[in-house]
Amino acid sequence: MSAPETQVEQVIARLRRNIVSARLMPGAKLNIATLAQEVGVSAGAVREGLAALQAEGLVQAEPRRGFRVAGISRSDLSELTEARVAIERLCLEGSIKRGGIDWESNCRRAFESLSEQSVSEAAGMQAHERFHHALVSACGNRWLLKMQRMLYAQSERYRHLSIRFASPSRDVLGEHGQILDAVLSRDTEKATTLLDHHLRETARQLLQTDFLT
Amino acid sequence: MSAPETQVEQVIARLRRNIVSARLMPGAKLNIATLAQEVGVSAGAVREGLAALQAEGLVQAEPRRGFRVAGISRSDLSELTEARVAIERLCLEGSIKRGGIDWESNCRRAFESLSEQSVSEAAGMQAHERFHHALVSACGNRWLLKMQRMLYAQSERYRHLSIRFASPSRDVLGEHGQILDAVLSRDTEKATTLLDHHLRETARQLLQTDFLT
DNA sequence: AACGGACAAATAATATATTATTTGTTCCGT
DNA sequence: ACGGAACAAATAATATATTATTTGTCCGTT
Repeated sequence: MSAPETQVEQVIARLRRNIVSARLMPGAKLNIATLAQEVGVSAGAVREGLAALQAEGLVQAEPRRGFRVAGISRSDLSELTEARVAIERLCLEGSIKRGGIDWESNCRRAFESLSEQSVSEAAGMQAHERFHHALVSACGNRWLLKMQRMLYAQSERYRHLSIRFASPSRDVLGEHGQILDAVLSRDTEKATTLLDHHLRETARQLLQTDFLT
Repeated sequence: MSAPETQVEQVIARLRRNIVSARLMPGAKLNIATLAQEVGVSAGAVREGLAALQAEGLVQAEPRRGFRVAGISRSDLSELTEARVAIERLCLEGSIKRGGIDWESNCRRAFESLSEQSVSEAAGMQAHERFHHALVSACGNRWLLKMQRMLYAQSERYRHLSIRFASPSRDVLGEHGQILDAVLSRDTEKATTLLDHHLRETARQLLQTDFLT
């Protein structure tokens, strides 16, 4: 009743967190024995988790050579961004069409906790994810949502990597607020345009930094 | 140099094949020990494979209760189809824009082997996948392609399931041919419209059958 | 000194053993 | 006869042990 969380899920959650937050750098070797000891589980559980993360695209396996954190590149970021723009636009359109009063208030609350984000690093990251997920969550298509989540995680990784080099020069909170306003007034065209711009602009800034070889 | 295929990859490939081809029915229990014995590998390898397939959405894990083949439903098929229409349209647009002469001939050859499909069941399935993949393969976005593959596998599962109840009453080969013609004449609008119709029509027919509860 | 091969250490991959949880069955009480 | 506790069998989950491959280092040869 309390914690039905299996060991593998722990491994996956922890590794995903560490990869997305860029505590584990791209290309870093993922030593199975070390990870097992760190998390306090068996090697088998770690391998199982790594296999799942590989399917998500956060980890790469080189046969007989073990696992590494997935690499990054400019072209990957570009493709990722365009894919995310496409998917998230679809989701947002669907959400605006189908979302009810509960969805609206959910978006509102998510934005509020985003406004008070400076509390802690981890909380801010969580609030950001919550907001973006709230926006699209009412689209009614589980497959699109699954992909949205995957792409979001990938994007976040790039964003966290860049934070180590330069903070955003834009009014990101303002952009989020604009999107929320458009969403709440059910202006699909405006909302999707703003979201597209938000995603592309973030990527554009990252592409300008030089943390990518 | 010859076969660097690891055991886990074998497990994944085999299980995916059996699930997609509907030899393993939705909801079927996946006994780890049995599978391990069948494939001739250790239980660990099987668990690792199952974890990967879970991330792909072909397998569901119930903590402490093992694994099952992912379930199906009318709503899932609908959502799946709409997601696939959206993604595959994007990919096709990109392919038509970027694809070169090599891509064209690749599509042509894939269609030819599709025409001679009646050879064997397995060969026909492979040809079908090859054709659909050839169409979108030049889109230049690895993320979209990754998703296209995922959704294609899911769709195929529904299609194979339905084959046990009724064969398609349409001229499917003709539809494929029309798509190819539109693609080769670089008529993006026509090609995407035909592809959308092709995917939706297939789903519509499946929804009419009663293999879905 | 540079290259190459052989040995040794590390570690990924696999197999087996152990433990814990679930599920099915039997048997008792009402 | 029905319901439920108690036991037993099955099996998922985990831990440990073994094997095979890779990687790094040292030494000998040219």
